[in-house]
Amino acid sequence: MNFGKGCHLHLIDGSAFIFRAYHALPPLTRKSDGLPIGAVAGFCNMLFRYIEDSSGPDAPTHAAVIFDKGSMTFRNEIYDLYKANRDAMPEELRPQIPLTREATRAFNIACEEKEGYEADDIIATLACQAREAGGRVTIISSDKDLMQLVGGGVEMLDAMKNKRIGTEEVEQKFGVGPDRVTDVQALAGDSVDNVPGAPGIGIKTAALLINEFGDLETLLARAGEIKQPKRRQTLIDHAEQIRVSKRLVELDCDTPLDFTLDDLEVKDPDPTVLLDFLTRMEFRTLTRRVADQAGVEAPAIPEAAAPAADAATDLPEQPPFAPDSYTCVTEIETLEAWIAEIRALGHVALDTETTGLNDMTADLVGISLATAPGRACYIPLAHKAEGGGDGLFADDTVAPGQIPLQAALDALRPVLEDPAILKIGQNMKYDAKILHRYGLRIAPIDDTMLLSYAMHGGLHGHGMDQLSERYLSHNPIPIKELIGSGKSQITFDRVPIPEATRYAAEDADITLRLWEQFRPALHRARVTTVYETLERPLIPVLARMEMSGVLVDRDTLSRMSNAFAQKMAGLEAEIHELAGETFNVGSPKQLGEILFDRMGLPGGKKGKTGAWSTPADVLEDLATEHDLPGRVLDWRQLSKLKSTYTDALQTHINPDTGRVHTSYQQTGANTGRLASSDPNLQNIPVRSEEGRRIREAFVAAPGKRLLSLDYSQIELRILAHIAGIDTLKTAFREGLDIHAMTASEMFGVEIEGMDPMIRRQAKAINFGVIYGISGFGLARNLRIPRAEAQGFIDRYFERFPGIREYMADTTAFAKEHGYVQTLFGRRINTPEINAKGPGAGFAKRAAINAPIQGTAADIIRRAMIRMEDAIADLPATMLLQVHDELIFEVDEGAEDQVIAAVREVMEGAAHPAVHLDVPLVVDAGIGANWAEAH
DNA sequence: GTACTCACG
DNA sequence: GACGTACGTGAGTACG
Repeated sequence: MNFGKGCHLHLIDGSAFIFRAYHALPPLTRKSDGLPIGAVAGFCNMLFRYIEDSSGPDAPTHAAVIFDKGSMTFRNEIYDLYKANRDAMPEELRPQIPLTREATRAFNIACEEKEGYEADDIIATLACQAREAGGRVTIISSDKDLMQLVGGGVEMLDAMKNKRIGTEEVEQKFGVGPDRVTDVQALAGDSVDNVPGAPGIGIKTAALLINEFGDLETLLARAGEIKQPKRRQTLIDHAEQIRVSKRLVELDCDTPLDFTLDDLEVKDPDPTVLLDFLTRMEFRTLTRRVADQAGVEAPAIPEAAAPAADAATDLPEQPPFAPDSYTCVTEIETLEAWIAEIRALGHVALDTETTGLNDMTADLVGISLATAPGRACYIPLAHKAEGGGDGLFADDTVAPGQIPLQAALDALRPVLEDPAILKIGQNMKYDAKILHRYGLRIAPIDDTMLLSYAMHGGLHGHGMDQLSERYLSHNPIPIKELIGSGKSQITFDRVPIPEATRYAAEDADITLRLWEQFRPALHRARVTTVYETLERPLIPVLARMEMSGVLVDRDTLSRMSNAFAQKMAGLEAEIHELAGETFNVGSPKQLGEILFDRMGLPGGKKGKTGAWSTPADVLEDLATEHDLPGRVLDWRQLSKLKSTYTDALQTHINPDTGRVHTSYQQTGANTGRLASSDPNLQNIPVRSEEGRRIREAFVAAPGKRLLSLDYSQIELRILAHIAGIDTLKTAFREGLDIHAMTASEMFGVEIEGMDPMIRRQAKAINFGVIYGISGFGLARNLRIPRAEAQGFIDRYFERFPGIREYMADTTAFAKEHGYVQTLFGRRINTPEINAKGPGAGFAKRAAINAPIQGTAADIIRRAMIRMEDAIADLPATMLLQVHDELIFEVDEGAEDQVIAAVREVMEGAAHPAVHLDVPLVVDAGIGANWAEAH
């Protein structure tokens, strides 16, 4: 039926339904897997009741449920703070959103949304169209923002109170008719949507003014005539802000839609489809009611076999580990049977076996799969024949009884690349990179290591052996039993296939069992959002960065290395001369004996092994007494640069790519930071002039340039936000020199012409605060007496009492809950926080630092995850991350464009989940090498 | 394998 | 009142 006169359109505000349902119901979870489902349950109940209620003579001929989509709309372009004070969506609600769309379709009601538009705009557009076509409209919502639409055949219905809202009710609420509602809203503003309005003016006053002057523009034009002086001034001062507010509250009746009213015709639900959905959700009561109504038998919902468990003790009976029960897949037909099983199941645990630990060079040897606890197989693909010997004279013929590698991969490809089949692994970045080299783009993936990290960060490590022991009470077969260790170690392709099967299939089995336990526990630990937004999407980003690698110039390193060696030899001779004997300069023990035992210099301390300790700060103090310690310090610096950087880096240049491919550990740091290894590219020297030159060896490929963009003072900014320090926030907003500002606040000196020494001290305090400051630590850092340092700290806290409160609040929270949190909900467990003894201080400072360092880490993770899309059309590649810095390789000529795009992503990375009170500022540099770019 | 030292944010 | 401390990492070398 074409929409027209006599037709009646119902428009349901879907998002309002969801939030009502979410808040109205306790946190229900689906029995079988613990998925939070309360909002979906409430939503379905509301839809069901709505359908029941809306039958009869006034029944709608057309209906649709309208949803919001995307958190950024055109209103954010008008006013960037629009809805900025909204809390982030609760993490247990997030996974339910797509299910509410599915529910709507299951009820056979049209389900509409549009990226970049609010549901209100779509509702407005449809209501206008229906009105023009001569039909009637009922908007099922009580949202006051929709009241401007009322009139001319458009009504609202508050489904909860079952109350109709017509022109009269709108006038009651706003004191004006629907056509002037936006004028009143523009003046009164709205704290919920963060519409500014005119300060000090509420709905009452606004209505008064509009009724007096007729409309908003007339009012603003004639504001000078208002009698009350304060009110008059407010309107004159804030005219522009009021006009912006008006644009924010006005709904868009011209939303471009790719459907028409005719598409929204009411249809009866198909009982089969609806019941299928409801049983999948395990809604028992609703399933029965729907079945009764349709006159069919209610489908059975299996009683939950596996009550979701928190601890191993609650786990359902698990089959024991039986290594001999695993299948070794040697025929393509057997493999096809496993593939069919995986398809039916929808997920699979998977593990790859390779010839080494380096995923850039190791070759695939076999793949193991698991579909249920105790049910796993191993597919050997590249095992070498037995008895062929090893080492130099190894026999490289392949072992018999293996499916040809390419045939196996071709068979697996449709499963591994199927977006509907979840691939579960432990440290999947490794497996994904290996399979990538064989042309497989494995997705989507879930990772037990990251699940553990999101839940248990700070409690223990997240290696498979550790997790298996802790959560499955099972010690896996050690890899050493198969490949040995040390010099006689062999590669996995030389392990006999039966043994390899026991080991490899067990790994997949363990991974699957861990996943079955961790997945539902994630919701209960309230870290689903952390896992889904900060962990899982980062895997492919890191994988691509690692595979890109960075170009390192071997000749530059080699030349530097030679220069360092020469200088060191000279220093070594001088040191021996000064010492009067030759000894190993690199041995702190021998050096300590010379300095403290033989020469009798003061200040020596012994470590726990009884050997002398000779760290740099002690040698610096001694340098005033004798020439030798200074020479040793110079030697040490060169030795470090040579061994760790100029020499070791060369060995990491990949012969195939000519580039250096680091590996990022996503679970490397408890705070959420990444760690880099093999080689560590997050500690390349920069602080000393000599060390910084190492960065000259990190170069852009011909025709390209390196870009470096880093967050300025991100941790201090976060501290200012979290602790709510207004002075600091203002200083950051005004772009002041924050350390000079601190010094000025503390010591009462002018920022202009400040003694650099004073600023340096303030800077040390600012850093100390982030670390959980102590008099001792600050004293040592600044080399001042402890009492003086304590005096600084006291004065600092006096000036910034909010910081002391933050520290006290954070430790109290940690003591009560056993964890602390970042602004994005990342949890850092603090098991030692209630310990007694020296560990207590450590744990306390770590707890103070973790939310700050962790929030910064979350922010750059968010930036990295969004970066790929942001620069997809630009000739740029993201190569490295160094905690607050990202390095890119860019085609010459595109630098400015890329910087603009990257900066926008980085500076806005906290949005929309968190709205910081301080701006994030990103500095950028360009160069032929990293030294120039930084 | 552990301790020490030092490179980075 | 004493004690021991800056937060988070990875890597190379010496040494038992």
